[in-house]
Amino acid sequence: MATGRSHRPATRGRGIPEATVARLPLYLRALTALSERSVPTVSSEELAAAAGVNSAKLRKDFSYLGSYGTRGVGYDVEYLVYQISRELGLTQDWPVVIVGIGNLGAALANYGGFASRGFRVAALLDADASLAGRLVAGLPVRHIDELESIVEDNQVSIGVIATPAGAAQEVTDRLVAAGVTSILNFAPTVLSVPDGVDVRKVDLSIELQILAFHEQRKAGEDRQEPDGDVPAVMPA
Amino acid sequence: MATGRSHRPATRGRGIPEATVARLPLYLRALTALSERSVPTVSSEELAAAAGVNSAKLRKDFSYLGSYGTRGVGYDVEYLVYQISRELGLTQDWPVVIVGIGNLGAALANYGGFASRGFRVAALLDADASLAGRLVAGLPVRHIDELESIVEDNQVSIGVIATPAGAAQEVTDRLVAAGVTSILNFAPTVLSVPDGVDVRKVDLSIELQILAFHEQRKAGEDRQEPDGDVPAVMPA
DNA sequence: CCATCTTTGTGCACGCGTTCACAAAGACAT
DNA sequence: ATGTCTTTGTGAACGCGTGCACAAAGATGG
Repeated sequence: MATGRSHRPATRGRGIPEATVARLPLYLRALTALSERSVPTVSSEELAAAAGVNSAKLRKDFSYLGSYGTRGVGYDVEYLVYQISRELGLTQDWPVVIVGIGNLGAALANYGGFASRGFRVAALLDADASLAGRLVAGLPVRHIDELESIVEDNQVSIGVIATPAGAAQEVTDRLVAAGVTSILNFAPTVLSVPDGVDVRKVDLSIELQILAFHEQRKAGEDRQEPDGDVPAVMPA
Repeated sequence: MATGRSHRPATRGRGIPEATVARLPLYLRALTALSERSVPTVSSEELAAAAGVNSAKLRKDFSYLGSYGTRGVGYDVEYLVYQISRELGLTQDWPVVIVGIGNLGAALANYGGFASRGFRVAALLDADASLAGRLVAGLPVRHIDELESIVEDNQVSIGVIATPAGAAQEVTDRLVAAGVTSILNFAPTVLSVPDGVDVRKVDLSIELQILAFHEQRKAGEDRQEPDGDVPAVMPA
C-alpha cells in the first residue's frame, strides 16, 4: 500500500492513521443525518452506535484530528461536520471522470452520494463510439479519445475505472499520463501505477467470495465436514 | 498432505486469519489466469507479483490452508486452484438474491464475476411493481413480496442489497427472517442484524472520500497549508 | 551418491489498531 | 461555591498482521 508516510511523527493533525481516515466518512454520514434533524450535540456513545463502531474508538479517532468535544455534554454536530469535511478535503470541489459507461459506470454516474459530497462528474467516457452523445445521468457520454483534453481542461485528479478488466491498465496509463493521481478501480485487475498515484480497489466478486467462506464455515459447524482433504485432482 | 479421511477438524484449516481469507480470492483470480494459459507451476514470487502482494505474505497465507508447494519448484497451479476454491466454498453452488434492481442492481446482475465462481442469481427483486417481469441479464424481475418464498424454495443464504438507503433495513429484516445469513450491502446505511448473520458493506462514496483525503494531502505538500486549526465556525 | 542451487515454510520482531479503564474536565443543581 | 454527575480524552496493554531472514527440503546435474 503506497500510502506516503508522514515525515513528521507529529501527534497532532498530520499523523492521522489510515484506519481512522477510513472511518471518517462513516462518522460524517451519521453526523449529516443528525444535522438534518437539527440535533445540536451528540455523545460519543450515540454517534458510535449510529456509525456502527465502538465508542472508545470513535473518541480516539476524533482526538487525532484535534476535534474537541465538551466533557459532560458531547460533540457539537455542526462543528464536527465542518471539521471532518475539511479534513477529508470535501470543502473543495473534486472533478472526477468515469471511464467505462456500462451497467456499472451508469450506476456510478447516477449515484447521488458522489455529487452530494464535493465530487463533480466532469465527464463520462467510453471506448464505444456508438455510445457517444447519449445522455447518462444528464451528462453526454464522450469518446475515450477526449480523455487527455478533458482531464487537463478540468484539472481532474481523480478517475473512476468501470471498464472491463482487459482495458483497465491501458485506461489507467492514460489517466496517469494526463495528470490523474488517484484512481478508484472497479475492474477485477491489479493495476500498476507509478509512485505517488493512489489506487483503491472495489471488487464485487471478492466480497461475495469472502461471504461464501464464512457461510461455508457456519454450515460446517452444524453438518458434517463434506470430506476433508484429498481432492479429486492431485498434483502431478 | 493426505490425511485421508479426517474425522477431526484438525487445528489446521480452522484458524485462517481474516486478512488471509480476504486475499484468497485475489490469488484465485491470478491462478485461474495462469491455469487458462496452461502454466503448470508458479513460484511464490511470480504469483505474488501477479496478485500485487508480498511474496512472504503469500507463502504464509498458503501455509495456513496447509497447501503444500514443492521446494525448489513452486506451487502446482491446478492443485492450488482447487484447494483455494474448496476453502472458500466455491466448489458448491451458492444461490443469491439481488434486491433493488436500479442501475446498480442491474449492473450486479450482469456482472460476470458472480456466475463464474459458484454463485447463481436465484432471483432479482424490486419493490416497483411496474418493473415486474422485465428481463434483466436474462432473468425476470420479480416483486419483493415473493422474497420469502423464493428464499425458502431456493435455499438462499446470501442476499445482495442494492436498494436505496431507506429501504435497506427493512429488506435486511425480511431476508434474515426468511433464512438468509450473509448479506452484501451496497446501500449507504449501517445495518443491524442478529448474531450469526454476516454483513459486508461496499460503499462507493466512502472510497471516493478516502481518495480525496490522500489527494488533498498530496496537494498540501506542495502548496501552502490552507490554514490549520481554527475554523471559521466555532462551537457554541 | 554427492554437491549445488532453488524455493518453500516459518520463527521472530516490529508496528499498527483496538479496547479497556480511568483521571481530568466541565456542566448543572443546590 | 461546592459537590455531584456526565462524558471526554488518553495511557497502557494486548492482539493481529506484516515482512525479514534463514534453515529445511527437495530438485537437478555431474
